[in-house]
Amino acid sequence: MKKSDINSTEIARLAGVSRSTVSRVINNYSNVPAETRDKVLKVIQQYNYFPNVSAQVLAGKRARTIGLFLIEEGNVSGDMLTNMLIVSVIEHASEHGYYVLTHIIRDAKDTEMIKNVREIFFQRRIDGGIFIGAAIREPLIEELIDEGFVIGIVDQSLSDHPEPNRIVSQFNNDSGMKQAVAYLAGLGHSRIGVINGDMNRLSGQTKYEGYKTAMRMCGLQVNPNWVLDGDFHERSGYMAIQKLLSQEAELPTAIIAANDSVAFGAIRALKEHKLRVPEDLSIIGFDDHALSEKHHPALTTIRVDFSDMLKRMTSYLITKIEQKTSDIKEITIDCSLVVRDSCRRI
Amino acid sequence: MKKSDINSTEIARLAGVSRSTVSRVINNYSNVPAETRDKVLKVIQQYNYFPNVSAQVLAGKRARTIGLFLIEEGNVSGDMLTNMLIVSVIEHASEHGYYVLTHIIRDAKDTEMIKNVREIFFQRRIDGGIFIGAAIREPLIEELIDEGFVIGIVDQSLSDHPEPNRIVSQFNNDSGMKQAVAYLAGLGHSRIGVINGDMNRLSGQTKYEGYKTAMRMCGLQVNPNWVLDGDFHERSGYMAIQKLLSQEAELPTAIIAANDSVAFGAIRALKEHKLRVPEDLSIIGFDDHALSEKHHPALTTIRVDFSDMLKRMTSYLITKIEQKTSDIKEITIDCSLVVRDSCRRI
DNA sequence: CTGAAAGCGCTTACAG
DNA sequence: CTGAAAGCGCTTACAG
Repeated sequence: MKKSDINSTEIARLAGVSRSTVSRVINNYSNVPAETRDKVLKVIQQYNYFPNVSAQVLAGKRARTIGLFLIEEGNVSGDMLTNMLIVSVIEHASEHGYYVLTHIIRDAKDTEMIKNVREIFFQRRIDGGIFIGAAIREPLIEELIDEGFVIGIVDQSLSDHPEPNRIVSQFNNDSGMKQAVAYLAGLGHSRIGVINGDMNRLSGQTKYEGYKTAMRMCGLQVNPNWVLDGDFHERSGYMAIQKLLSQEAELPTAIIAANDSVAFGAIRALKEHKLRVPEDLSIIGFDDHALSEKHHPALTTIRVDFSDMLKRMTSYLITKIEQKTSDIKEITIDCSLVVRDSCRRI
Repeated sequence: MKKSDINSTEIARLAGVSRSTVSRVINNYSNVPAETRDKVLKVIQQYNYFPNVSAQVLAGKRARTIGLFLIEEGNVSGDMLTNMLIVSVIEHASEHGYYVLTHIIRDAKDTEMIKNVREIFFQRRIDGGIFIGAAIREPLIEELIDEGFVIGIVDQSLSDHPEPNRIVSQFNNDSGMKQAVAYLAGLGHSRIGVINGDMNRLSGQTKYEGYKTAMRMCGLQVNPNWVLDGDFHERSGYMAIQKLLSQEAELPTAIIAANDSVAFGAIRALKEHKLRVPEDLSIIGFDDHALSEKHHPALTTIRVDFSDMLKRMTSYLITKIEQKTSDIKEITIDCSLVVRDSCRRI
């Protein structure tokens, strides 16, 4: 008989006890004398027995699995940031004895996709889930929360009547933008533009709002020609600069990009037009992507700790799953300016 | 009642049939008349019912989940290659209706770790697993194969008596090395060194063997001073060059690195010593890492299609899980030279 | 074509 | 402290 075919009845027989007792030992019940416990444990060890998880779940235990849902319209494969997010969740879940089922959502509006995700929850494959990359108020997610599933959402704020099973997290983008604008203003810049992120995402909105507020606080004018559309991807930064240079208007002296990828794209476009960074134009990013340090020029940016965020998110999620605590959880992580070579004093 | 609390008894009652019939509809039995099927399906749709997967598995169905085990001693987080591997498996599994439970193994020798992995299989959480980054003949993996679990191993060859539940894949490193050496020889190089990968891994060995064979075929001498140790990580390439330059011996004119990360490290060390690539030394990598194209100088390398490999691995694994076919599967993927700027004619 | 029933491998009140 | 028994929600041979 393969070790993997052993079940609790067999263990009980070999240890000379009932299945109830085997179960009590496995689940660490206090009312089992040390002697009995040891005897059972020895057989379990010897036969390499692990209780069938489906049977355990069916009998009322938790699956000890959480879902990680990455909403990425483009190709996820290329980005090392994504990898860090996945690994963060897996490793921190593992510390709590949980496993992670990762799922990629190419299109959050696709009915087939929605059905798929719903299935994972309703089938009881997972005890809860974390969503990354969701738009503000995604119907699918709202439905899952209504159903009572424990859900963590990255880059989201709490609603007015927050449900006890909703956990949200975001960076303090407002503060990040203030640091960026203040830094540029300190270098003598007053013509500061911005390339926005995806405005369907909370961070897209809060970053833009933060930019406007910070400009006002520094007594600077926002020039509508310098507010450029983007979507957090490299290509959108490239396109934004193309558009900026094609319009005959005056150029800004500095631009803040919604994230580092966008900044990379912007710099690529500037290079093609023989504009140097920072000599002709200062650029500041957001995230502190792993590549930013190695970039030419090394990118000045607002650092953000994704790993810490995911760690806390994962930890809160599991706590909520296990204790069913009803205290609301909202995670906000601070950002900090990292000065490198992509901005100059004027 | 929450939708998520509905079960097959409830569906049966609402549709006016027995649970047996509900189950037959769900499992697409042919002996259910269209009318009955539609009636049941309508109720299932309406109540958003999904069968409890634990109950299904316990009753004998598959979990439709595969495990993905990444063995990485260092920090996985940084690498975009890892991300591509994870995403490849998830997406291809998804096409077959399978889910992926990803697990990171920091130390394949740690007993706690081993117990953890074993647990995932023995608990019947997954129907099979894929291992990436394993050493040649990892005891844990061999045990799992002995137990009858369906296992796919990347960078591994078939044993002499291959079990029907073992699937292996590797790149044609021999051919890759031949292309690299032949290309350099064609540029006039005869003093060609190598920085090896991890010799505990199959690819570490086959690459080195391929190098030696190719040198012989080109009528070139292997100078032991130019055979440098490494481990596939960037730092080892850096260290290898440091060591090479510290010894008073003659330098090679070209070096082949076990992979692109190693090549990056080597170039970094050369730069620190004011040696230019390719003017002073030609470097050729392996993998065609996403960063190689953007590197300065753009890296000449041997391209390898990880995505294709994982796609086929995932697909074979699932086929084997479902059909229990016993035909042996061994995947070998070809490599191709990509010429960029890191090698010069001499 | 369809239902009643056994069985999958656990957990946990219940009774002693 | 411990065992017998019910129950978790399915699937599937069996009988009709």
